[in-house]
Amino acid sequence: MMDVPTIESCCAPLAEEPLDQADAEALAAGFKVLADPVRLRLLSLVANAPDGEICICDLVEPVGRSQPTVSHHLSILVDAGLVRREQRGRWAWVSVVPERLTVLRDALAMS
Amino acid sequence: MMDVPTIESCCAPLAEEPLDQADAEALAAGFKVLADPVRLRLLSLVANAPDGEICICDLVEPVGRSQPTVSHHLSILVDAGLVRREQRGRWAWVSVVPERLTVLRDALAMS
DNA sequence: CTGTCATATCGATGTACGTCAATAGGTTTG
DNA sequence: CAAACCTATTGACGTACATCGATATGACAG
Repeated sequence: MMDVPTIESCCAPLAEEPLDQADAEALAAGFKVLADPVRLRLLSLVANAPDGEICICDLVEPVGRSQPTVSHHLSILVDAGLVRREQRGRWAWVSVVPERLTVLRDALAMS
Repeated sequence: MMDVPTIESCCAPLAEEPLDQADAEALAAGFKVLADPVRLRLLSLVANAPDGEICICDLVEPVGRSQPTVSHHLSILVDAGLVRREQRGRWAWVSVVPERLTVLRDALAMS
């Protein structure tokens, strides 16, 4: 849980000190995950779920993409640690991991 | 100043309401600009410049990419409105536009 | 055990983009 | 004007990735 190419707690704010190569790559990987409209919509749908979690089966239709495509994007969100996935019988439920978003958010702080 | 495919003041925070298609695309475009390590390093170099601005000529060597590549990435940052570019005789100076970063930052706020 | 449903994986396809060498455009200095 | 310099543009190349149809996996119901 420390050797993943994901962000744990990365980087001083952009304006605080120049990013080195490694930090820049970690951050860029994080933003790349957010750099897709389908993933952003999925993320916002999950974030707005009544109980903080939502069945994947209720995500396919709202985003207007095929089921394999939605599955693919959810995998990326999960691998990035932005979303948690829990299997419950036949269905899978997902919820947001807010701390990961916060890491990216904090990196954008100016001054 | 309202029809650019860039973010002016976009989108309630992710957790506040589901993103519609248009907002999701605008946001994704913004994050795509940040989804490259070279651009992030450029941004942090500019943000850390002594007087808030820096000559492009002083950016090529630190990021370790060719001059055309640096020029290309700077264009993308400028087009996205994240960076301001001012020509001064033979040199070009760049500075950060913090408001644009703030728009992206605010979209990531969780409840 | 058979069928139905939710989800993941595979394979294929088109497009976007990061990168550089070569070159062009423009500015300053001598 | 000529030489030196900073920056942008062009063209080419390889790779990454979003997308879908087809199919596999796995769980539950009858």
